[in-house]
This record gives sequence, structure tokens and C-alpha cells, in this order.
Amino acid sequence: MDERLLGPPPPGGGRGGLGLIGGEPGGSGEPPGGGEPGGGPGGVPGGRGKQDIGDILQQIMTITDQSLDEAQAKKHALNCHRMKPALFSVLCEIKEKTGLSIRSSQEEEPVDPQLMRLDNMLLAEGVAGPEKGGGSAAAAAAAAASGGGVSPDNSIEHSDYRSKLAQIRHIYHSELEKYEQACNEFTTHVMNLLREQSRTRPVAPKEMERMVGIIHRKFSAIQMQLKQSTCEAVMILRSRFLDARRKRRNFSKQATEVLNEYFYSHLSNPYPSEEAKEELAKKCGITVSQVSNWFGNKRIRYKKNIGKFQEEANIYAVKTAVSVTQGGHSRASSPTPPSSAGSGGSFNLSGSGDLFLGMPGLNGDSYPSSQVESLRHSMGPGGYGESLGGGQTYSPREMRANGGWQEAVTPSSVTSPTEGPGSVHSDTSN
DNA sequence: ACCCATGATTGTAC
DNA sequence: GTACAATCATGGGT
Repeated sequence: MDERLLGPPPPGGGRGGLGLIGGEPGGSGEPPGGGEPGGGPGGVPGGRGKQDIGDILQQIMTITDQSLDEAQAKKHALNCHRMKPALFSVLCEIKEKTGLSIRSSQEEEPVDPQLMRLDNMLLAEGVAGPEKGGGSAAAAAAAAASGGGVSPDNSIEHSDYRSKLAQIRHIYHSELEKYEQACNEFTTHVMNLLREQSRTRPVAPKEMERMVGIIHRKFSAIQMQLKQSTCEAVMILRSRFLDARRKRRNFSKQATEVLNEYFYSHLSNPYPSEEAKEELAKKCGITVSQVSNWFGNKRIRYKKNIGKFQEEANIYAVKTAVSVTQGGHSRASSPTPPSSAGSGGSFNLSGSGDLFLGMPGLNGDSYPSSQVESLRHSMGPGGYGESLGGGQTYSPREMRANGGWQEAVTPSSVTSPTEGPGSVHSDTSN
């Protein structure tokens, strides 16, 4: 088998084997006329290339037709030829001359910047490099990039990301190993070929080195493709992971209820303190930033369309009213911030009462009073500032700047008459 | 498929 | 850093 692979070098020499790696400038693996001892020193460089293709084909045909024994016999005859040393020295001479041009034509091979980039990226993503830490580090980096909220199922996403990354890593390494193995096998094969050829033609160690270099370059090109596609896979995985973070999932009904309850019971000043947010977050099984988001969205949307929220407000107002009248302490689901201790009942009552006033049908007004208030607000500040009653100790900056939450959205009656100067809001802690 | 509700993100002001 | 306002993008109902 090996014998067949090494083939009968004399006619055509190692052309078959070396030709496989292709792209060799000047066909350096084959000294001019090297495979044609019969042609003698007359086979000058370049002459081979001009040979008629028909001749070559014919030669190939003869090779295939020849039996191995015949080839071996020819080889032997060549080696024993009395002119062989002379021919060999001529070939060596020619080789010396052509060697320079070969060397100058290729050699410079700076580290490919793209390969470097790919290597760096694979290292950074934890695909290349040490087994441990890399993947999780990348996942952590991705998580850090997410910014604020860490959703409860984030860990699931993390493990998912990690397992997928591990898969990619596994495939990458097994492929890399395969390539390396193939490269080594091929290198050995080529070296054997060259060694075999060195009996009939001069093959300098440098030439062998160069050949090995060529093979490695070819294989590293393949490796680069592998790295490139691995990078692409990681990028896709990563983008999917990042997209997944953005995916919105509605809060549970209970969570929304808790948040709404707080919102409507603090309608006059729906700015939960940090502690209140934390407590709400704990109760709802969400993060503090999600609570902040929720309140931010709620405030803005409530303000924008009070009428739409009226019904909802009424529902929660009734809820709180009922729970308060039933004992006042049954509002277990509604967090009572430490700073608001003692005042909860009062503003709940006031809130609900005012909301009833705002109910269409209950007050006989086709327009909810809050909408009227809204209209009044749109007329500009100044006319109803007294609704604050001077009792609010907490006023967010922007509220002070633009006229205040109460002024904007709260029906004048909602501004908690019961929430006097002594009433301290949870938000006053800020 | 469409529409609306809603959680998240972004840009801006303070 | 917080809040607002606008916007994006998805979930869910029809």
C-alpha cells in the first residue's frame, strides 16, 4: 500500500503526491527534469512546463499501465546507472541556482492579523484557551452587558448559554484535533515521498522544511476557516442570548396586583422609596429595577390616559377600602414601608374615597373628575397649586419642575386631605 | 393578521 | 442617580 503511494518515482517523480497540496510556486518540489533522468541535464528549468500536455498525459498513461515491478526495475536501473552521480551533481547545481528564486518568491509570512483577531475572539469567548472559566466568564460578561435587571430565569439562560458554548467548544476542539492529525499524517506522507525521491534527485533538508511549511500553511488556512465559522457560531449564539434577555415576559397576576395595589393606594404620590421597592420586588418575585420600570411606566401611562385607568383604579380602591374597613391590617399583600407606618390606613381611605368620587356614574359626571383635573392641568400651573396642601414632604425634582404629579393627575380631592402635614410618605425617606 | 397591553430600553433633564 | 417621555419589541387576545 505504502509502496503504491510512494509510487515509482522515476518518471514524473513525486508529482502526484506533491501536486496534491497544489499552489506550490514554481513546482519547487520537483527539480527541473528531476523526474526524467532520461532527459538528462538538458531539462532546464521551465522547459518542463512547456512540454506538450499530450506528452504528459501519455506519460501518465504509461505510468498507470506500467506494473509496479517494471517501475521498480526502472528505478533500480536508474540508481545503478553509471551516469547517475554525474547527473545528480548537475541536478544539485541547478537546484542551487533555482533555490534562491524560490526562496525569495515566498517566505515572508507575517502573522495574519485576521487569524490573530479570530484567535483573540475565541479566547475571549472561552472557546479557545483553558477549559474552565472561559465560558462562564463570557457568560458573565454578557450578563454584565445586560445592565440593570437580573431576571429570575437569568440563571437558566446562563446555563443554556454555557451549555451551547460548551458544545461549540467541543466541536471546535475535535475538528481542530482532526485537522492537526490530518496535517501530521500528510506531512509524514510527504516527507516519506521526499525521502524516497531523494535517492534519485537532490532534496535538500531546507526543501523538506519548506514543504512542511507549505503543508502547514495550507492546513492553517483550513483551520482559519474553522475558526471563522466557530466565531460566527459564537456570535449568533451570543446575539440570541442577548435577544433572549430583551424578551418580555408579563409579570404574574399576583405581582401586578401587588404593584397596582401599591400604586393606587399611593396615587397621590406613587414614588416608592428604595425600601418599598425592595419589598415590592421581593413580594412580586422581580427585581428592584423592574419595580422601578413598572412604576415609571405606570405613572406615565396613568397620567397619559387617566380615564382608561379609572376602572382599574376603582377596583383597587374598592379592594383597599374593603380591606381597611375589615380591620385595616388585612392588607398583608400591600407592603407598608417603614417610614409610612401609621399613615397607610389614612391615605388608603382617602385614596379610595377620592377614587369613588372620580368614578363615572357615581358622581354623575360623564367625565371622570380626574380627567377634568387633567384638563385643568393642561391649562397650565398656578390655578390649583393649593391642592398639594403643603403637606407633601416628598416631591421628586421633576415634579417640582413641571408642576407635580398631584397637580397633573390627581383629582383635587385625592390629594389626601387626611394626609396632613404629619403624614409622612414612604417616599419622603428620599 | 391585527391590535392593544406591557415590560424594557434609550435619550434627556435635573 | 432618578424620573420622565418616547420608543421598541413581544405577549396575548380577537
